[in-house]
Amino acid sequence: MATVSYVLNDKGNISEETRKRVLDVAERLGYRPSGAARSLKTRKTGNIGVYLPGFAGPVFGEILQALHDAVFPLGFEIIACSTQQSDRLLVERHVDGAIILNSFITDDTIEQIQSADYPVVVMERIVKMPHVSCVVADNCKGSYMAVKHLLDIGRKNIALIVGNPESHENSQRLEGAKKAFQEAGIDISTVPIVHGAFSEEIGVYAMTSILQSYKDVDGVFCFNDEMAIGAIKAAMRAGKSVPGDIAVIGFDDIYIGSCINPALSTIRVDKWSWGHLAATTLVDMINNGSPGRLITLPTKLIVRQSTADPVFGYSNNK
Amino acid sequence: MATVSYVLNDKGNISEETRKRVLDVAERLGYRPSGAARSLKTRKTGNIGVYLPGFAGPVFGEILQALHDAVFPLGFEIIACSTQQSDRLLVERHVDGAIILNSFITDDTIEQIQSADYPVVVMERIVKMPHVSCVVADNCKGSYMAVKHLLDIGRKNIALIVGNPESHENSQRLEGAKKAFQEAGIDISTVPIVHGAFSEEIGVYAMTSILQSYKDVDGVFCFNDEMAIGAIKAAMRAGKSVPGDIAVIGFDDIYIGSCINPALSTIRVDKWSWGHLAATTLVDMINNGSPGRLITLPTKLIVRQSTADPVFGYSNNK
DNA sequence: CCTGTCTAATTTAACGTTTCACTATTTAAT
DNA sequence: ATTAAATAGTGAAACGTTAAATTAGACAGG
Repeated sequence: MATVSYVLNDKGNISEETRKRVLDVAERLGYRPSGAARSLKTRKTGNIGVYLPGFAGPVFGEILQALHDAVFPLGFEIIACSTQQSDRLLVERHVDGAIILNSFITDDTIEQIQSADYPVVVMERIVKMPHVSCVVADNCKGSYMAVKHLLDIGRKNIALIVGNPESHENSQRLEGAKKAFQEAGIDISTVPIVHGAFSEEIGVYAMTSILQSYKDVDGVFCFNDEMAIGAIKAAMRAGKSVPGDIAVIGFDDIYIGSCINPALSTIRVDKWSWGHLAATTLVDMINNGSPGRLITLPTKLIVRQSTADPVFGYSNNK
Repeated sequence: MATVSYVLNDKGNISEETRKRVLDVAERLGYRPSGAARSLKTRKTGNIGVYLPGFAGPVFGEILQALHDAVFPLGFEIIACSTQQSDRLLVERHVDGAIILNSFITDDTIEQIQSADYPVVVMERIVKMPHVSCVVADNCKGSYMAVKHLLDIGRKNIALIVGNPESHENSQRLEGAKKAFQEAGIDISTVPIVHGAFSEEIGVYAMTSILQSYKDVDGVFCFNDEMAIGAIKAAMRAGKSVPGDIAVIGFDDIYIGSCINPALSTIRVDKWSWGHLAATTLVDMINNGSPGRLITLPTKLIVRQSTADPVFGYSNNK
């Protein structure tokens, strides 16, 4: 038994002859090691739990792909769990660590997981606990760039369509926007801020209400791309041209934003890097017991037609 | 030890008093059962392996969601694996069964998995093996409806943009289309068939070549929505109106198809039902040892603007 | 009072690996 | 020639559960 184990794991001292013999017999018998027994003994499962609010959103697919691609070659697999409540039978079994990209999961739950000695990586907010790393986009800087860009192309009356006020992302994005206004000498209290969730419908609704209440708005920064797409639709339906009358910029850089007409300007968060960083950080914590740390992911301004600056000759196609 | 086990699993005869006592101590000690040990003993993991070619596609997110939602309340979790090669360390550990929606995984591999007594559900082709169920869309009928619809709205010169020729989906869709042409008395050999893969770029390319080679084509059936979207883009870029000059219909009913302009007519495959059927079938095989069976999922014609029939007064918005 | 049934709790043997400790053999060093 | 070190292989305990078999009482029927 021991010899077989050593052969299969390339450990210990075994002659080339017996190694061959073991391998042959294993092959002939169709032997497959039991993951359960192995996990029991080694206290490793080779699984990573990923907690999302859902699979269908435009970002989650790309992130899952990045996580999987980073983790698979290292011998791990992904247990994906979508949940809108924090309470279910989370981790508790079969995983070596967890990646959380789900604001429905409370700090309390994370505390429980990490205090059971599971390393955790959180991707959408900042949590300070010993076994928890955070890999977050630089929302503040990104937001700053978005507002600055609208100002740079000469927009004077900018409105914000913000997201879920409880979310960490939202408050960071708000902070960055404020900073840009401040630097431009604009009193933040004069900026129309329409609250909403992060969905396309809310974007439609929010833009409609802006058009009614603030007739001179000529630039809108939406705190994510989905709302921005809704906002563009609403503006065009109301007979406004984008970016002619109103320039619109979003945040995240979801794929569909590049397809619509006018193509959406946005702040890019590179999903591949984000996922890879989160994954490798977690694996490092699992394998080497590294402590939690904070990693910030840079963001990048992507200028497309929805904020094309007529002055500098971007053409507004159609 | 046994008593604790019985309490935790609601089995055997235990007095209310000791049950309480056990539960209390467990709570106080923060006791968490070991999934590995439990799996070792019960030979169940509570995990289901899902094999996709990738996470990012427009269908996979919805399917994953449906699978997860169906399976989670039954006490299972999903191990998702995206792979473009068949050979990697597949199942082999930690799963009670597998769901395959990935043409990269060969019949040989499936044979191996099922012969190791893992039940398998295949979602994109038909495989006849004892432990394998197939849950497939009615591609043939759907395809038939698509062509029939183009004929019904008066299109005389229909072209096909087909997908990957090796795929089961493709051959079924081809068969259905042929049947519709046959019934209408059209010689299939006169129908332009452009080959390609299932991607948007190929759709662009295929439509461009159709416009060059077959000037009188007034209707195109693309074997999936992504190609159809590419085809519409290509047609419009070439100055054709859709559906005025060329009606276009796709297959699958991906979300984005309903957003584009003109909105894409298509054959709907309900992702929710598809996923739920696959999931419940697999769980039934796992729990009750049910044998493999074949389930066909109905498809449905969805008429939108890209095939709006001017005769019957559908308006082509702009 | 004996026997049988029922409930409650306990003992014990797995489940299939890994790994420490050990033996036996060979090779090297003095 | 003796000892030490390296190489190959084996035995057995342990990982944390479950479940079959067993024990110990309590209660009922004859």
